[in-house]
Amino acid sequence: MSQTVDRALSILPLLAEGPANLEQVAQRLDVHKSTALRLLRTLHEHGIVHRQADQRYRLGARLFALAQEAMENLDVREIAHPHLVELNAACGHTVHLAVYEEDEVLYIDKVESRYPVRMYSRIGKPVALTVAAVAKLLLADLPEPERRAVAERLDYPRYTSRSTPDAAAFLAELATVREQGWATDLGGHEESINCVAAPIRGAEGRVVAAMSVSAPNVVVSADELLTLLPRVRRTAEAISADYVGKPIRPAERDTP
Amino acid sequence: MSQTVDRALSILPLLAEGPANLEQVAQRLDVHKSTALRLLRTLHEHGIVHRQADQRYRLGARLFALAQEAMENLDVREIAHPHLVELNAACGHTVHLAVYEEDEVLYIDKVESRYPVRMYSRIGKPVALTVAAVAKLLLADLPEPERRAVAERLDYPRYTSRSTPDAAAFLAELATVREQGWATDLGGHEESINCVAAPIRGAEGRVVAAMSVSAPNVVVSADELLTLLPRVRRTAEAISADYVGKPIRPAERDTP
DNA sequence: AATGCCCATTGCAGAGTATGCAATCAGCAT
DNA sequence: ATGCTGATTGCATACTCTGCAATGGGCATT
Repeated sequence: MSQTVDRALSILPLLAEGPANLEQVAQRLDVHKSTALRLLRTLHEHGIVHRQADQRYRLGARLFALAQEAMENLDVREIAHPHLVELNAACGHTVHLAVYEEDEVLYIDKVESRYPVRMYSRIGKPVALTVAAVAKLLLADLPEPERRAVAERLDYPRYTSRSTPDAAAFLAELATVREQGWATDLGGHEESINCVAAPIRGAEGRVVAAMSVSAPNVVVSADELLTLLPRVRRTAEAISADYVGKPIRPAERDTP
Repeated sequence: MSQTVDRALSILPLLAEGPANLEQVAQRLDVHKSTALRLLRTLHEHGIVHRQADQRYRLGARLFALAQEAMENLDVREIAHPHLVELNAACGHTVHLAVYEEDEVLYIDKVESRYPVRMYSRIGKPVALTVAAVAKLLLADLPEPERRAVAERLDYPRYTSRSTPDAAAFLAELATVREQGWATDLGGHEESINCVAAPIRGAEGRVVAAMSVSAPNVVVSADELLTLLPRVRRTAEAISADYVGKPIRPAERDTP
């Protein structure tokens, strides 16, 4: 809609790949160097990009700070956190909280396992949509046409032999998940890691987030992990109750 | 430098505070609503902002993903990580890695303590500049005039009775730190938490990052933590050696 | 030390884009 | 139904951005 801003923003994913110099940026944007320079300067003034010693540009600190601040302000996260901690205290495994947003599912909170062998994941990291238990729950709740559309345009990487192979299988899985109100990922992403997940519902029953417990085979078998399901579901329901109960809207900020 | 981009970027910190509607954004930017709308639309198209059910805007998923990707691509982080893990395995405490960038110090990696009582921190979170051990190391290495300038313009919040009180004290502390090549924070940020930190140096001896080990009093006393100093310094030196040895510059991307 | 190359940077005039206005539309509460 | 609040659109104007070409700075080579 706005050409200038559009161009400026296009620089970001480009720099996310790694540092780049002025000419590289100009070429990738298909604009004159002087144009790219002005855009980069503006981004720089805002701390969004950083200029390193060799004059190349990369993404800047403020971007991290922004992402961080925004994450900390998410209502669900704040409400869910104590419940996640409690669940972790009870079972000891890694607990995740995730939300869906325009074709991406991402972890917004995490409580680390107390066991030495842990699952690798990181807050803010986009989740493997086609296999993750939390992704299934979040996508299963989309309105039918959109769900189908998303399923069609996804890739189905074969992380393991048990990864969801294609759109048809995925839609079928989503139907099941939607029906039963919980989901699992049994070695579909990492051969040796299993997850069980449950949905967190907002006011009108829409799934606003999903939480999961993950553990590697070497710690507990899939069967053992499944025995935690009732507990996970109860936690998710408790969070849902809190969430609809007090949609803490921290006093509308008004402008003087 | 570019008005339009400047305005668009000014929206981000505003939204980081929490969701806002069109009018609020327009007012804060001091532009017409239609202008704000177009800017928000552009940001939206790029996934930088997200529009929630109540039509208000907030920061979007792509922002998190970008911050994440950028972080993962930092050379130092990649090189340092295995060393941090090793140190954590040896001592069990929380290990942090931090860098300085334009008036901010932020954690770019972390290995969690194995003890149940842990320090709160989060990757990407800006660090308390005036007290954190890693911040002291990073700031101590700035060229004299800049170091002074930064010290002067900082605030000196009294987190605890042992927080650095003012610019003079801070500059003195930085001189010491610079001299001795390591730093501590003994209850200067959180009364009950101590840290010891060591610098990671790049090619010309410049401090490019800093790492620290942190532990609460209830786990180990400050004195006990200090016994880890040689080990921390050795780890930092090992990372430095790796870093100058192979400044992995992942093959310049060229544009077709 | 001098030269040449590469890349960043700047001034400027033209072109195109962003802006603000005012009107319209949509949703919600009265 | 009616009136409010807030989002959205079309359009002419003015201003901002753009690309060019020239300048400048840093670095390696001779």
